[in-house]
This record gives sequence, C-alpha cells and structure tokens, in this order.
Amino acid sequence: MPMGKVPDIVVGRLPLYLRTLNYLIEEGHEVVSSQELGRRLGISPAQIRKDLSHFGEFGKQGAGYDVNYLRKQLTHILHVERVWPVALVGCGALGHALANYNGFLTKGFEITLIFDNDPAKIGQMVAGKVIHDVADMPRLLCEHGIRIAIVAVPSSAAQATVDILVKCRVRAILNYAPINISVPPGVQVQNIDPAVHLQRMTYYL
Amino acid sequence: MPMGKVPDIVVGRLPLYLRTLNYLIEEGHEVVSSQELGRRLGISPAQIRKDLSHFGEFGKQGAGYDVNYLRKQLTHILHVERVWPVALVGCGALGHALANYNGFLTKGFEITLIFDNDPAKIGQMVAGKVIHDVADMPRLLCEHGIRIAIVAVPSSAAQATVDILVKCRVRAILNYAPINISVPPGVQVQNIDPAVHLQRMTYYL
DNA sequence: CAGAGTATGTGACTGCTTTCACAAGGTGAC
DNA sequence: GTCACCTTGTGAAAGCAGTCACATACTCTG
Ligand SMILES: NC(=O)c1ccc[n+]([C@@H]2O[C@H](COP(=O)([O-])OP(=O)(O)OC[C@H]3O[C@@H](n4cnc5c(N)ncnc54)[C@H](O)[C@@H]3O)[C@@H](O)[C@H]2O)c1
Ligand SMILES: NC(=O)c1ccc[n+]([C@@H]2O[C@H](COP(=O)([O-])OP(=O)(O)OC[C@H]3O[C@@H](n4cnc5c(N)ncnc54)[C@H](O)[C@@H]3O)[C@@H](O)[C@H]2O)c1
Repeated sequence: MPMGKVPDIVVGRLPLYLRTLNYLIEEGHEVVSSQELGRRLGISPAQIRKDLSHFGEFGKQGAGYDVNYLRKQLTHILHVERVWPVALVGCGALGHALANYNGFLTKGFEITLIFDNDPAKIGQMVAGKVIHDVADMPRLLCEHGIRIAIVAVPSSAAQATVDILVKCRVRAILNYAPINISVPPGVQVQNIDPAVHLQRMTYYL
Repeated sequence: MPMGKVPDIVVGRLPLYLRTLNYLIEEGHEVVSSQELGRRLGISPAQIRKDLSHFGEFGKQGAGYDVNYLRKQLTHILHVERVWPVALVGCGALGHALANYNGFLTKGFEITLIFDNDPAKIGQMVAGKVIHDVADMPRLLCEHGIRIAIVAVPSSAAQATVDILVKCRVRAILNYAPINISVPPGVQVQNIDPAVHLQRMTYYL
C-alpha cells in the first residue's frame, strides 16, 4: 500500500492509463475492469493490476475500478492535479504548433512563457503570449518559478539552451531537437524525434 | 553473424545509434569506440556491443568501429538506404510544421502526399505540395505505393483515418493524435503525445 | 439469502534484458 | 619485433519485467 521505489517503466504507463480513463469518462462509463482497460491499450490486464498495485488498492473485487476515483488517484500520483506553467524555447514552425495546442491544459500543463532569439520574432504575439528574448530567460524563468520546459530550437542550439534551463532550476525538459542532450542527475529529459520513430518501423517493412 | 529474431527493444535503439553516427561524421571522426558512443547516448558500452552483435561483427578489436562503415550497415539494417515516400494526413498547425520539416529527407523519408478534409485547405500548396482531399486517399496511396503515413488529425478522426490507411496497404503509422488506435497484426504503430511525455516527468517533480 | 459469476491483488514463476568479465585480436611506441 | 595497452564479441550471471493462477471478496439474480 505505501509506495516504495516504483520502476520507471511502470511510471511511464500511468499517463496512458490516465488518458484512457478520460476517454472512458467522456463516454459515460462509471466503472472499468483491468480487462477492458487492457483491451483498449493493448496491455495485459495482469500488468495493469500489478502496475496500479504499486500505489494502492484502487479497485473493487467483482466490480472493477471506479473510473472517476482511479482518475483522481492517477492525477494525484502524477502530480497533475495542479496546472504546471511551462516554458517553450524556440518559436518556429513546431513551436507555433505547440504554443497553439489546446491539449495541454486538460493534462496539467500550460505554456506561459515563450522564448526565441530571432529579433524579428521577439515582441510578436503567439497564442495570446508575447515572444520573449532568450536573453531574458534566466530572469523570467526564476520569476515564474518554471520547472518544466519544452525545447524546440535547432539541434545546434539545443545543448546550450538546455544548459541555461538547468541553471535556472528547470527540472523537466521535453526535447524536440534530434540530438542527445546531457543534463546533470536529477533533471528529467524526454526526447521526441519523429525520424527515430519512423526508423523503428522501417526495420520491419 | 546471421540475424535471427532481434528483440524490439534492440531495434528501437538502432536509430539512436545511427543518429549519433551522423553527428560523429559531421564532426570529422573516422572511428568510434563503444565507450564513446555510450557516453554520448547515456547507454553502457556493453549494451551497444551486444546490440550490434545481433547483426554482425562491425568493429575492430583494439580500434573500435569505423564510423562510415557502421553507419552504412545500420542504414541498411533499418532499410533507410532508400527514401520512403510518406503520406501526411491532417494539415493543421502540426501538419504544417511536419510538412515543412527538413529533417526527414536525410533520415530516409519524404512527405510526398498531404491530405485534409477541410474544403478551405484542399488545393492549397504546403511545402511545395498540394493538399489533397481525403476522399482521394485510397486512389493516391495506391498509385504512389505508400507504406508509411503520419496521422495528424483530431483524436475523434484518428481511428477512422487509420482504418482507411490500413485498408490501402499502409504498414507503418506515426500517430500524433492523443488516443490509442488499434490496427491489425503486421501494421506498425508509433505514438507521439507530448502530454504523456510531460506527465512521465512530473511524477518525479 | 444462496450460489453462480466476476474481478481484484499478489506470490511464484517464466522469460527477457542488462551487466560482467575475459579471451582474442589489433595498435602504436620504441 | 616486442610489449604495454586498447577494444571487441560473447558466454555466464544477475537483475528486471511480465505472466500465471488463485485466494479473496464483491455483485446480481432469483
Ligand atoms: N518542424 C517539425 O515538424 C519538427 C519535427 C521534429 C523535430 N523538429 C525539431 O524541432 C526544432 C524546431 O523545429 P522547427 O521546424 O520549428 O524549426 P524552425 O527553424 O522553424 O524554428 C526554430 C526556432 O528556434 C529559434 N532559435 C534558434 N536558436 C535559438 C536559440 N539559441 N534560442 C532560442 N531560440 C532559438 C529560431 O529563431 C526559430 O524561431 C528543431 O530542432 C527541429 O529539428 C521539428
Ligand atoms: N499542435 C500540436 O503541437 C500538437 C501536439 C501534439 C499533438 N497534437 C495532435 O495532433 C493532431 C493535430 O493537431 P493540430 O494542432 O494540427 O490540430 P488542427 O486542428 O490544427 O489540425 C487538424 C487538421 O486535421 C484536419 N482534419 C480533421 N478531420 C480530418 C479527417 N477526417 N481527415 C483528414 N483531415 C482531417 C483538419 O481540417 C485540420 O486541418 C491532433 O490530434 C492533436 O491532438 C498536436
């Protein structure tokens, strides 16, 4: 019942469970079994039960899981009952799409600060926010207590950008630049590179 | 030396190795050790050697790996010595960014067909390509022999879109919609959802 | 309220993944 | 050529993750 060290791989599946629960609520379900959840996710029911059992006993035997209750629990476990302010660095094509993306807010995130180093862009408005000069990043990140950032700058600028973010106490970085960045221990990094995902699939073609 | 069944998890790392080799070539390196490669990727040298040993003996004892040779081998293993034509479905904010992204070509991919269902967008040019009506998708996918598609439509339209793609013999799908899609066996799917990646990190904050 | 049906939580087990450690082979200085 | 030093490829071992199967407990029908 009390949660010791939970494997990363288990933590990595929780957001998928949460996402599916939200769809179940939209569809009006009040209760869901590990079997149904597993069917939707392509995961075995046993694995879902074992994953959840790391954090507590959320289900009811003979019935399944109360969808709203489980959603609340996962939201709490993942620390997304609050909305995290997020900084976006690099407001090019991808940055624009991310800034205008309305899928973040309901998942616990809001892009509140946008940065670029292009003088032609600085000062412009995007998604209701002004684009700030990267030179002001240290001050603004501090003032807003930002802990999470999204990096959408060219690869060549990614490591330098990350170094600044880390120095400003950012502790979680979502990196879209197709390059491996290095960070000190205690800083989380997740990488998104569509070419890598595509190449994973062409192996099997 | 001959490659039997290679674990998925190993295949998943090969694109990262390949990406790093490309940077090494840019930097003028001719040879790299598993240690250096591991350092850059945050992976143990032993794991890199074992992964590569599934496919052959590419290194030289006492020296390391010839960067160009290893790159060529991985390019071959992943089937990206050719350039794959890719269809993009959904040309909104994200679709625009992807269509204009110039990082695909050097990795073995080119977006050659773009589809949308918005009459206002159909016929417009994006990144030098015309946006086609989704109604023409079956015919055009067939004519172009498309095997790979990127899905960037709203969640509500994702499963229906995927069903059409699968029926048109697409065998690899990169899905940006934040929903679990189901496909018959033999069809590869990779999902990209930034909110999921962010929630994986907030657990640790 | 009894009994058939259903679903969880979990220890034991199986299988997969990573690390270890070393023989074999290559390098470079002198 | 020799010797000290590297680095690979790989079995063996260790460590992790996923599945199985069942005791337990809830539901629902009649
Ligand atoms: N466009 C895509 O669909 C896509 C897909 C996958 C990955 N990416 C990656 O995402 C990143 C951004 O892609 P994009 O297409 O938006 O490129 P882009 O060139 O349109 O945008 C990059 C932006 O970053 C800004 N920038 C450059 N250096 C900076 C710095 N030091 N500090 C702050 N801002 C800086 C530029 O002014 C520009 O506005 C790149 O690394 C790219 O490889 C893009
Ligand atoms: N914008 C982002 O940064 C971002 C980030 C992550 C995920 N996503 C996801 O990517 C998808 C697209 O996001 P977006 O921001 O580009 O949205 P968008 O609304 O700007 O674009 C969606 C496009 O899909 C088209 N479309 C709708 N139904 C279609 C159908 N049946 N067939 C073909 N085209 C259809 C629309 O006409 C529109 O052009 C969404 O699922 C979104 O959740 C977007």
